[in-house]
Amino acid sequence: MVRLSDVAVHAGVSVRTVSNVVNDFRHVAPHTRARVQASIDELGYRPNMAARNLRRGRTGLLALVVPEIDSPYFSDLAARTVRIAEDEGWTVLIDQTDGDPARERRLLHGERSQLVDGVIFSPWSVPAQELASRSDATPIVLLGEHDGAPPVDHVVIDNVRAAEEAVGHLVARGRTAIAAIGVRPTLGNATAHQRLLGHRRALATAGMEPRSDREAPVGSLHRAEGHRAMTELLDSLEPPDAVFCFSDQLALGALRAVVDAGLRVPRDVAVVGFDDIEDGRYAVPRLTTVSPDRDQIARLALQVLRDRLAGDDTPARVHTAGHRLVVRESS
Amino acid sequence: MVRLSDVAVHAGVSVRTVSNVVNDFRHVAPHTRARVQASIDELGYRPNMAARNLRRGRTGLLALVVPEIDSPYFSDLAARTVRIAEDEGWTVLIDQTDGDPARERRLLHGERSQLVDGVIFSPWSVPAQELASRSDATPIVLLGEHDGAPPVDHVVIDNVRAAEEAVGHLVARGRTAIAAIGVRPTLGNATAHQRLLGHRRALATAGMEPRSDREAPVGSLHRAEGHRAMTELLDSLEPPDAVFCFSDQLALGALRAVVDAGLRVPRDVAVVGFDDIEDGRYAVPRLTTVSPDRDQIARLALQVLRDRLAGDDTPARVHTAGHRLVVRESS
DNA sequence: ATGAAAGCGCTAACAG
DNA sequence: CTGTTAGCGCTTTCAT
Repeated sequence: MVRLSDVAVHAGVSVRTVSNVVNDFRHVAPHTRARVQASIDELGYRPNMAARNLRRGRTGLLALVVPEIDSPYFSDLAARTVRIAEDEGWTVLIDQTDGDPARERRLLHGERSQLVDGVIFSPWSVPAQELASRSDATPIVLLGEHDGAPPVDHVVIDNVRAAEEAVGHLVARGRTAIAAIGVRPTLGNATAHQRLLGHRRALATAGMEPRSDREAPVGSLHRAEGHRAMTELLDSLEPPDAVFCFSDQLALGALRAVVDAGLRVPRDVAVVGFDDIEDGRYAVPRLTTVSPDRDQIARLALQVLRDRLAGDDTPARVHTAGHRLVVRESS
Repeated sequence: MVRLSDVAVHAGVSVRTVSNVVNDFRHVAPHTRARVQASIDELGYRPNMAARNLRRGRTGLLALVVPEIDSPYFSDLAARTVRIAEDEGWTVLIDQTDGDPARERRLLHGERSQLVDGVIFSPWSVPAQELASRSDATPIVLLGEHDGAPPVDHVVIDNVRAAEEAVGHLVARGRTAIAAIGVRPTLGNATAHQRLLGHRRALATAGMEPRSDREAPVGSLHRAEGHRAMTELLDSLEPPDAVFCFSDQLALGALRAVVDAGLRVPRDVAVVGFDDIEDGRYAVPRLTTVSPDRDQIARLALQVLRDRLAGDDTPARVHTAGHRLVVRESS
């Protein structure tokens, strides 16, 4: 282990000067700088991050806490966040909770928060009130809506409007029996609820009656649940001629279920998803979906943390990122 | 900020005792422990990780460096690695390089390596020799084969054998014009080459001639490239009746290309992929693929790092994880 | 422009 | 079983 002082001795200067060179400060004579740099290279010096962090009181680390790294939506979001954060000098630490309340709490209140300067948190189970009341000083920004607009920074998309557009599109295509898949009654997270609201609103606008037997709950947002839910809908007395799924994964499962039932998409059943994951673009048929502006989501979240760390103590705000409906073959 | 000494004062004990409680050491009277714990809770004390890391000389962090977090294979591997590492008390920091040589080098030699105790590295561009000659003392384990068996720990699967099994399966199904998609001549990484080798070997075993016009190179492992490569193969004078793709993403792109050409899978063209990503299980038709044992890969990689950190200085070894051919509808 | 030295918060060797 | 204290490597105030 080569220390700063080793470099100083080797270069015949004080540690102060070496530190100045390492941190690229001004007020170092070009000649001195060159000599110090030569010593750094020769000795293979690398700053000890733990010592630097301790001294500076910052780590340069951000945590991105998501339910599942391996769901396409979150892995895509993570990739963008890491990329954008890197450009701003941050390192992102990705954690997964599986939506488990205990793990969400642990990451929220636990030791991890001492390791990072800020947290981008996508909660599933922990209710908004608890999020608002955390004692920790580490800035946090939430992804996704939470009922009651608590005093915590949020980055959201307009889920009600997006769902309304998606279902409105199915109405415009002449569908008259439109189901929804993805209701999640047990979650603290309000996203599914918002999409259900938009679904109902679009039906109402079209003069259609919302029917609870066409609002299918799911235990997860994965393909298997979409498949199961769609199969049940198709087995019902009045099967739907269109379905709006609250995630693309659910939609791809539903798509598969339609095929398994010997029917065709979109001829017999039109399918619309949500998230715009890559799989949907190459599915057979290609999936119509709502595409949230993920780059904007990542950028807004980082912006919030940067501002808070810079001392911004204005009241917490809700930042809304854009979205658009992408119509493809499945509808 | 509540410090260890604040808790000590509050509880009326020394910092040594508080530290003992925090780190769950023995030799603390139950009575004292309870009192200290009460103070910790009351004051909301959280250990300062930077200080702890500096003192201990370890950070408890591992880096998982992959080309793309958002490709299904790597995001799945990342999720497993994080989960398994967590059980062993590690925190995993995920980095992406986009396969870019400069970024791979930066993560390999740069300051990041001072932040973590060990590195799991899945290189694309940096050649094996360079990996072997890095000066850094941080233990590293590579994912994927590299020609020349350099003195660095590896975790691999038997790609030659796996590819041979996949293509052998197509032969057994009676296919006679079997193409390969996924050749990557420019990469330092030998994985694609190994799979090509297995492909050729299976053809040789079946008495078929390998044809370079049926070994399609790609610029990436994504769907779009699979689509493009398959379209070109189908447009050739003697289109194949089967294709072995070096990733499921390529295979799903190829699948789509077959459909776009007005043909059917597997009737006209059988398709086999590699990786066993979830999309493939719900594709239409479901994708036949080679499934690497990802849990074992993650476990072996962590095992290597744990051993190296514990002082194991035996020569670097190659650890081989299992795989199996999963036959589904596409073949 | 450079040097000397304090101290960030914690762990663990040493002492009792 | 508990207390005292040195020092991990770095940044930065103060002095020159």
